[in-house]
Amino acid sequence: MVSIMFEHNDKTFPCATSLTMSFIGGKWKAVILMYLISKKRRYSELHQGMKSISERTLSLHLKEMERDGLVKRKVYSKKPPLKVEYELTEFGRTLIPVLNAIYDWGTAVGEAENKVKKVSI
Amino acid sequence: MVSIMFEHNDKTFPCATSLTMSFIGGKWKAVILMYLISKKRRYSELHQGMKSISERTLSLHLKEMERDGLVKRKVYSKKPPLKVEYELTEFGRTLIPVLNAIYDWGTAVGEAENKVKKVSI
DNA sequence: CAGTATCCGGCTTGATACTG
DNA sequence: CAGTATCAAGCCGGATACTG
Repeated sequence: MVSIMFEHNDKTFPCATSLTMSFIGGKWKAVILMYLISKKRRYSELHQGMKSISERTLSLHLKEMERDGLVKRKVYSKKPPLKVEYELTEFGRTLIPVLNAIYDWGTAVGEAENKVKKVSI
Repeated sequence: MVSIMFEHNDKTFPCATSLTMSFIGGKWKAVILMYLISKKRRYSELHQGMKSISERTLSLHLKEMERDGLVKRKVYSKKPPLKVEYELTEFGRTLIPVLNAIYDWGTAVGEAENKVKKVSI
């Protein structure tokens, strides 16, 4: 019998589903990618948008997704204050249908089950 | 200014995307759900299908998804050997488009980037 | 058969302070 | 501004043995 396995970053995944989850899984990656669908954004924009993410975590995820080829990092100045922008690569854009499906489902559930809560900030 | 937050299982999520990921995120949940799309399955079927999952992890995830209303557990015998089957609930079935999008993307990436490896078992 | 109990290592995330 | 360094905590997942 023959099973098909997937390899990515020296890890092995038993199916296409878990391979995808290695790209967008975890607590934050999909959220960061959602922010980048509509336009490129600066580090601080991302950080403010997702207030509850720590700088360390944001930085680590951006680097990992850059290494995975999903995100492109562009530096616009040589000396501080730096200006850096992140945007989706062409490969990263192939994830848009997946990300939209995830977002739409969450939205529908939020409305249907009264799990939405409005918080003023 | 007003932000919309989502609550689920006593946790707060800052957007629809992270709400969805709380249902299908992690290493295994989406994979288990994929197995249940086509038909109901017994515990041992699931365990064999995903060889690398531990009994403990499979058990915990099934319970959590049962509590989340995605999966239904049916017992067919009172005394050992037990027969138990798991299937998607109607609510769980609303996730199928999301799960398929995830699966399809992983499949496409596996083919496009030569990340597919065939392992005989 | 379908799990649970126990134990444990490691990965993930967070808080804070600091640097080019 | 855009991160990195450091330290710490918690959760996730795995191995194994045991139970109704």
